[in-house]
Amino acid sequence: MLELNFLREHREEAEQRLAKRNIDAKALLDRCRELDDLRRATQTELDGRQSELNTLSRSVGELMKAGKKDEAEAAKARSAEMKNGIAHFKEQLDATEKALQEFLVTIPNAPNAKVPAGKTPEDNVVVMQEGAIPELGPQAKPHWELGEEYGFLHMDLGVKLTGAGFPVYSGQGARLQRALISFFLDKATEAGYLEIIPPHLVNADSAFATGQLPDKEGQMYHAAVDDLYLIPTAEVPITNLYRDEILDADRLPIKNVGYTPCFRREAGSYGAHVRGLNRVHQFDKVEIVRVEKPENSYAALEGMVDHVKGLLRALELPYRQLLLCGGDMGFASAMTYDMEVFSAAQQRWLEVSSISNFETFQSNRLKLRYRGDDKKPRLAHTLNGSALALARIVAALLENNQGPEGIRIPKALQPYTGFALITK
RNA sequence: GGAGAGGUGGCAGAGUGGUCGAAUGCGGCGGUCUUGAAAACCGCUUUACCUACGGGUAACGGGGGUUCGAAUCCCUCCCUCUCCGCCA
Repeated sequence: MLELNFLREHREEAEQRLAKRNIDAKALLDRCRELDDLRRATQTELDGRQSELNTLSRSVGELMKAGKKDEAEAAKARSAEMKNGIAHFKEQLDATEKALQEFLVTIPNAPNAKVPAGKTPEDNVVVMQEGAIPELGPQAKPHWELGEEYGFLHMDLGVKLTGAGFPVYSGQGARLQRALISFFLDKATEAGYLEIIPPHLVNADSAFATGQLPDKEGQMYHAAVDDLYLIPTAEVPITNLYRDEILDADRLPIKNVGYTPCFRREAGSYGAHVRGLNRVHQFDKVEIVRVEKPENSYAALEGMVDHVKGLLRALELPYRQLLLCGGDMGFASAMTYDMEVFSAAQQRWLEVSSISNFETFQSNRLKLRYRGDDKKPRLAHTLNGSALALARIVAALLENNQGPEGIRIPKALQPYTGFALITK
């Protein structure tokens, strides 16, 4: 949720930045202004009347004490009259605040000045690309065939247990998952991130604060009996660790990392492009989360990108970095880099990481603040990124490294897998 | 799941109808003293919103009610803790 003060006081900037989302920013801001003006006027009126009533009520007590019963009764009568007016303005204030709040949560984050204009993924900017794309030849198999052939990935068993998009791994496949998770966690820890193991279910407050609710309701699995949501990413519980906190400045930056399974309904997405591990309902992910002072947040974003690049290099995967255009960015983000790896048998780029700076968009909902040099609470900036998401990394690893003797495991991973080759 | 207790400021903990946004202690910040530090002493120390920038309004788990007036009384929801049961 954007800050009301920002929309008011930096109207021009807000309008320009929001326009990158290809939305009618002017109309949105006009509506905001209108509601906010009404809210302020109402509050001013209400406060004045409330103040009068408070004075009167106090006088009732004093008159009673002084034994002036008649005067006290008169004051009571007068205050009873005032209450109607107060109730009216109170109602109006509540309604206006509610309307304003409901309106504000529908406005997406304002893209940063560096975000390119554009409407579709076609308009995303390739920032850099690195790593040789393997030449596999026509006999190359997509990962779902490899998984079946080698016997470590069982999409069909997942269907039996749960439904489509819930993969079952076994043997070397299972071990590879665990190896990747450990490898990513170790790398993040080396880079100064604090490991967190959070709950995998969250309440509605948490889901709201990071922006999953109310708009992306259909994305999450909901355990209705207890009204809890299965997390779509560790970002949700880990960022919410700091909900309703005012941190001392010396606690920043906060650098957390967490591994969790991630659950996504992905309603309606079926077909060839989502085969195998390309898009699943449950996958494993190691997520890095940072809380930063505003002046440091963009440097932090670049630092997170560098961290992820290091992981991809270590895994010897060809990858590229995209700067998302205004039309392709997530609702809550001010600037997002996507990292994609090339999966050589499918001949396509797969998104394996999305690294975003949310500026104050999440912290405003979270009420996550820190005390600046002037000791006044200010909203912190939050960031997060996948480092990394497993299922697609596995897909690319399998496809790119297939050979006649088996599937090669990158050197950096071998201490974790305990084998150098996946064999039949 | 059953029975009971309780939710107040960073923490601990008072307050059961009227200057209570809230005693006191601890912690934190500033100062006096000191070569320095400690101790001692003094002062300050929640947040949000509105503002004619003088101030004002709101918040004691959430919501509703009673009352001229609610942290205090009533209703309701949520949460936490203790004991019992079940259990990795």
